[in-house]
Amino acid sequence: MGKQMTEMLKGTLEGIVLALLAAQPAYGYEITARLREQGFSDIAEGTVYALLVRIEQRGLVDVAKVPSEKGPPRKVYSLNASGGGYLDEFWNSWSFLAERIERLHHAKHMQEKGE
Amino acid sequence: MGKQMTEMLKGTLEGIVLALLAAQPAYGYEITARLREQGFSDIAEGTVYALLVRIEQRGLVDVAKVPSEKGPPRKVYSLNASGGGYLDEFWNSWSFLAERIERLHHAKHMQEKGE
DNA sequence: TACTAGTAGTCAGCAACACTAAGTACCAAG
DNA sequence: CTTGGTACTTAGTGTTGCTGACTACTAGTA
Repeated sequence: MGKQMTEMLKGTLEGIVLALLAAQPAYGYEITARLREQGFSDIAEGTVYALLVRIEQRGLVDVAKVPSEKGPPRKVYSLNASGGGYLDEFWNSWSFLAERIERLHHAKHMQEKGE
Repeated sequence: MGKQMTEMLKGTLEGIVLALLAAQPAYGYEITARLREQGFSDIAEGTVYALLVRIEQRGLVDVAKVPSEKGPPRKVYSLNASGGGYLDEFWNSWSFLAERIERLHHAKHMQEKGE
């Protein structure tokens, strides 16, 4: 993964994972797999687990231990009310930032076309 | 500024500043002012200066010292060829990330409408 | 049996980045 | 001569994602 992407993921990866959990509860290994499916092919497993620990400690998610047929028990995370509120804030911040950056991106296209 | 925004800016602020410089050379104080105009009201001055030092050390910008009528001389930064290439990479990374996040955002709206 | 691979999670240490807070330097107005 | 605006610098902090190594359990295979 490019270094730029690594830096860009700081702050956004958390929102991405919370959004995934909002759609459906999941455990760490599963989340990593889903991220890979969605194109985030090089996100390190360790990164996801560390992130899950953080959001759990902040009380944004509830955790349930569920035995697995294969390997150690799974920790299934689900977004709770507090996490929902936090996710809303994330979308606000994201919209704000994305809007301004897209404006710059658009300006670039204008420039390239010589306007 | 919210903590989420602070984290989200990691990696993107650099691209934002490079994009500003691509449009027009500028010096630190000026860049900070422009960022504030564009809605990034709480970006710390120190942050911008530190960022400028970094991109200068990486050779992404050229620097010219220009005397100011008011205060110490200005360091005017302008994007060079290397910086232009780096900015292109930034837009690629941004587009990739924004596309995937918007997909999640959209999914959320669908959910809220009960579809 | 021993080895490999897939599943599932943990931990220690690192690099990069934005922020804070304090400081330097220069000028003009009061 | 002190205040306020301009312009930049520097030291230290916290958060984050990455790397690499590790534990633990199961199933298949040589």
